[in-house]
Amino acid sequence: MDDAVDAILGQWARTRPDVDVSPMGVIGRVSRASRLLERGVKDFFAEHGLEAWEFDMLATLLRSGADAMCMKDLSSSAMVSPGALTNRMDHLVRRGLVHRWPAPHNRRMTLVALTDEGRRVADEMLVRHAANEERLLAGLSEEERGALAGLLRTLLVSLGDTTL
Amino acid sequence: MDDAVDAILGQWARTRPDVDVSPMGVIGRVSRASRLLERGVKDFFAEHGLEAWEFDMLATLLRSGADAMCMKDLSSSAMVSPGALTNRMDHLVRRGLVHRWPAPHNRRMTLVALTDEGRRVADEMLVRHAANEERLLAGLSEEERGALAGLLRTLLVSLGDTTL
DNA sequence: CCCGAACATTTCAACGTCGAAGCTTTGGTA
DNA sequence: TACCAAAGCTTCGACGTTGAAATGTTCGGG
Repeated sequence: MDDAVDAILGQWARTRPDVDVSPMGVIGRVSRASRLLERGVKDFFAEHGLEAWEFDMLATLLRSGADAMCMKDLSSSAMVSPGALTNRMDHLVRRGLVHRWPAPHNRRMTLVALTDEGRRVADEMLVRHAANEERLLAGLSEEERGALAGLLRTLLVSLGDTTL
Repeated sequence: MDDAVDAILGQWARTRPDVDVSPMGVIGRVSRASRLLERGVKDFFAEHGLEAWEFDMLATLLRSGADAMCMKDLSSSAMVSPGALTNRMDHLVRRGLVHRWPAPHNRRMTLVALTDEGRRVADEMLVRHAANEERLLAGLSEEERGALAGLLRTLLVSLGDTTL
């Protein structure tokens, strides 16, 4: 069965048979898969009255295991620019899901933590979110998922996505 | 060697050992790989005075093989909303890379085609772009690339990304 | 003890996207 | 012929992001 990327590669083969576009077979598919999966995740959260980025923030706080995080650590851990993070936290504070206050020992920093409500939502949605991602991967067997994760890990490491 | 996703999975294993978050090992990596590759592509085009989306549009026109395309077909072929496409074409017309005119036989439609300059830029950058993507995948062997593309195709087809 | 560099965060303007609404054209139908 | 729904494109407003400048804080060297 062909996918949409096969169609694109076929177009290139017809119009520019002299150019080797085989890398697009990999990069194009990574890009499209990311897009489709993201849509699947976003739609799922929308059904539960949550934005995907809202859960991202709650999950980042939850998985850190710490009682609170400063904005800078949150920013890098969630891969969000500092300016965007301020907006997002403003929003989550208004929704009552996180609590924000100046760090007592270093007034440069702002600390952020989940409220009881925020923790409840994060806990509950984590389980459902995992089930939804399971559903999105239903087309792959257990072995295939392992192989895919392994290949992507190799690629990511070669691109420098490590946690040194 | 661990990547950034292994670190995240490790955090979940410590804070919520009861939840099976293994699907994140796949989806998280697809997402991060897409992000890093996109960055690599964007930086490359920036070095050549081009936005990645500008090349996207030129390449879509080039690979179609047709003399011209209507906005609707361009919109779906390039995965860009109609509103955004109007903006992008305004921009490319100003840059002299594409030509736009009303369809003679059906005045609802607008046709778009590469100018000579646009075709020259697209041709030249296509070859360089392919070489850059080759470089981005340098961490994978030929066999690994094939396996990765195959697994992603399976996933994409299961998500409905076909061209029926 | 004071000054300047580095740091953490916020603010702000520019930009691009999406979805909806609006406009014009087309083709079918009575 | 007159109408009306659908198609194709553009315009518009709301929204979120980025990067840079601004604000306030801390720390080390002179």
